[in-house]
Amino acid sequence: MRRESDTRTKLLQTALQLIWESSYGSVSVDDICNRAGVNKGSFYYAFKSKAELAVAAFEHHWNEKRPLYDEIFSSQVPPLTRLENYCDYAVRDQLAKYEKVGKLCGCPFSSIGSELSTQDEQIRRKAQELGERTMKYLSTAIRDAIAEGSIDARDPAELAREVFCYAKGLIAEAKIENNPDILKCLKKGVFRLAAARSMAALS
Amino acid sequence: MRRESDTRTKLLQTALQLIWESSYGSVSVDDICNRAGVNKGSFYYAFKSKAELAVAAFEHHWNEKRPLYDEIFSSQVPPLTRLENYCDYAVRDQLAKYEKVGKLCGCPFSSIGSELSTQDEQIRRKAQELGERTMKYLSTAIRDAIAEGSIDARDPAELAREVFCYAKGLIAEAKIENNPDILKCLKKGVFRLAAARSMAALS
DNA sequence: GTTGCGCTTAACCAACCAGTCAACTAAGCT
DNA sequence: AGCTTAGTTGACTGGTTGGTTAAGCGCAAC
Repeated sequence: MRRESDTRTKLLQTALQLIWESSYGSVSVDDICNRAGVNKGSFYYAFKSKAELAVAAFEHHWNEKRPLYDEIFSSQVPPLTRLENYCDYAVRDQLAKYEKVGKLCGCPFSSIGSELSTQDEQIRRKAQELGERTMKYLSTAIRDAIAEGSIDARDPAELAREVFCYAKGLIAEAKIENNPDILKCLKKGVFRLAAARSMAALS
Repeated sequence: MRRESDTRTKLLQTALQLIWESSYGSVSVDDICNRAGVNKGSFYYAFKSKAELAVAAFEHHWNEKRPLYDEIFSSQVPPLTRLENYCDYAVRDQLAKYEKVGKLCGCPFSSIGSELSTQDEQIRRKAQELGERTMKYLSTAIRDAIAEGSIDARDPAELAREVFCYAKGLIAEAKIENNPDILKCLKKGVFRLAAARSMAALS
């Protein structure tokens, strides 16, 4: 390797950005190449197909965010605070993108997953996998909350899925209404679902 | 008018079906025409554009379902039963499609809304409108439930949005995981959110 | 200094895309 | 019968699509 090829990275980032801001179907390989300043040939040297690029971009984006998630969901943080920080981060992330792009773009994993999971098994599987990773963080936090008595629930994994789906659904709705205000009730709904004993009033 | 033109209707139904089963971006006007047995020219005689067809197909599908929604959310039905029947219907609808197509297709309004609301303002607006109509049903049911004392909440519209988003998110997740079992906790989550005093245990 | 190789370049392809159009058909009206 | 007009037909356009390819570049090892 003569250079450790930033081509690949540039393509991953550009792809995620463009697809996040519009959709997989409406972004072409040419669009991605042009924006990334990379030639078509290099694209297909780095990736087998457009779909493979999408999968890799998913994974790449997750890996970039992972340290932050690890911090948010650290065992050092009280479990309800983890949930709260997670909600706050999700909202902040959406608002940042909203101000940069002028549109509410939603969660890229969820949008692309929704768009393509009936068509491309590869992408479906990756979207599922990333969802499961997030639910793992949530499960652990909820389990810890139950242990300390601040949440009363039988099945932490199930509650985690409910919380996760609610969050995804709300963010998707905010995207559809293109209205950041909707994000305001993310935390409220999460804590209502979790039926948290304390801190629910606070949010 | 020489025949009351079933062309338009055939296009509306075919479009919704194809787009529901894959996505807006992956279904071409030719696909829709071929499947509907209609010529390209007739398509563009009936609709100005592909996007306009999609919007009309949304509206058409809603109108077809409306009598059923009116029945489910009838004031003659106890409010919590309305919510329950709504959940049951949503699940039944998904399972029916699943068995027909072999894939979990999700909610068409939500999928297409997610896919296109950053690109096509026309479609975004229609997706938003249809969501608001559904939330209207939910708001009324929740308001009635509060009135009879079976739900305790301050803001019925807000709770309706939370329920709606949760349902949409769960169905989207079921699509992404392509797993009908996930739908099982729809009712449970809805009633947990609503913190219903009775009937919550039952589901 | 030349050979080997990771990577880039730009031209190229067939299939496909949304959308157009002039010619045509047949039902309704007088 | 003859005219009008709503609706149909399918060939066509020009641009775009995802993907290919042969030639070339420049660094590293020998």
